[in-house]
Amino acid sequence: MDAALKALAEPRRRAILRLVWSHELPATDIADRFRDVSRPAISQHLSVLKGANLVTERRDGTRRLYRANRDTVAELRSFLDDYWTSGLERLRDAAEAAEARQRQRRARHARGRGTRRKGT
Amino acid sequence: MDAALKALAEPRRRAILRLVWSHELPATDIADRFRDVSRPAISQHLSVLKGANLVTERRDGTRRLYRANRDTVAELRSFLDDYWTSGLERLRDAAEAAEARQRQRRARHARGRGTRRKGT
DNA sequence: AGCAAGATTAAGTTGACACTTATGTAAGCA
DNA sequence: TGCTTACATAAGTGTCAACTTAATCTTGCT
Repeated sequence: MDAALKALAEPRRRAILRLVWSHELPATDIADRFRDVSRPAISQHLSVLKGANLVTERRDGTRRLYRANRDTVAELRSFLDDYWTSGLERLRDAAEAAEARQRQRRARHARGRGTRRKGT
Repeated sequence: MDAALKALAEPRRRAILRLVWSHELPATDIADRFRDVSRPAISQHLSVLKGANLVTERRDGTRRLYRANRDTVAELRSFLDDYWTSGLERLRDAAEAAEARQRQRRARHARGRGTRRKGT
């Protein structure tokens, strides 16, 4: 999921993914769509997308046909839905944050003798 | 939207955003949560998040309180829903892709006829 | 005024990454 | 077998971004 998010941060890769969203396409056809970039660049982008499981590759003779893997995008979407509000993780984080604050407060207190801290 | 995606590609920023998801937090408290990274690093991340409209900043005395801007995340989610299937853009892209393919085919054809040159 | 706390900005380093050209590899065909 | 097409990988380069430490700015307090 981390890889998918990172892969989609690149506009060019989003464009590629959209190109192969509704129908599979050979690498050449994809590259032809981007005249301002070399063919290997597209190949590398496709490799990243494949590594993030955002596209699948199928071989047919000398050609390689790419197609979007919609499931991964769906997963990414539900990740964005859940990540921030996921109960357990949020509780754990809150606890850790509180602990870190206390640790910090104690450290300051012990070290600096003249230091004062504000009330809540 | 582009900025938001790019901002969230960084795991640390996702963690920060989750920290301030349900309640605002002063920068120090946020930084204390990440012991392995310096305070300025967190400040810079916060700046990026603010630039992407993913958090809002409120000042209170010397402190700066941050809070997640959930609307932007919601927009990002619907962007992920629509981008690939958006009718007009998809049609436009398909047309351009077809055109590029034809251009390419013509070029190949000409070359095969004996003319050894590409592009205009 | 002068000092301390909270936080950002400045400046510099490093690693990742999007690109380039050049080279390699696999499949189809004369 | 050798050529051509379709594509990937290798190697190198420039840019950007995440981090560091040091310096600055702002506010509150006495």
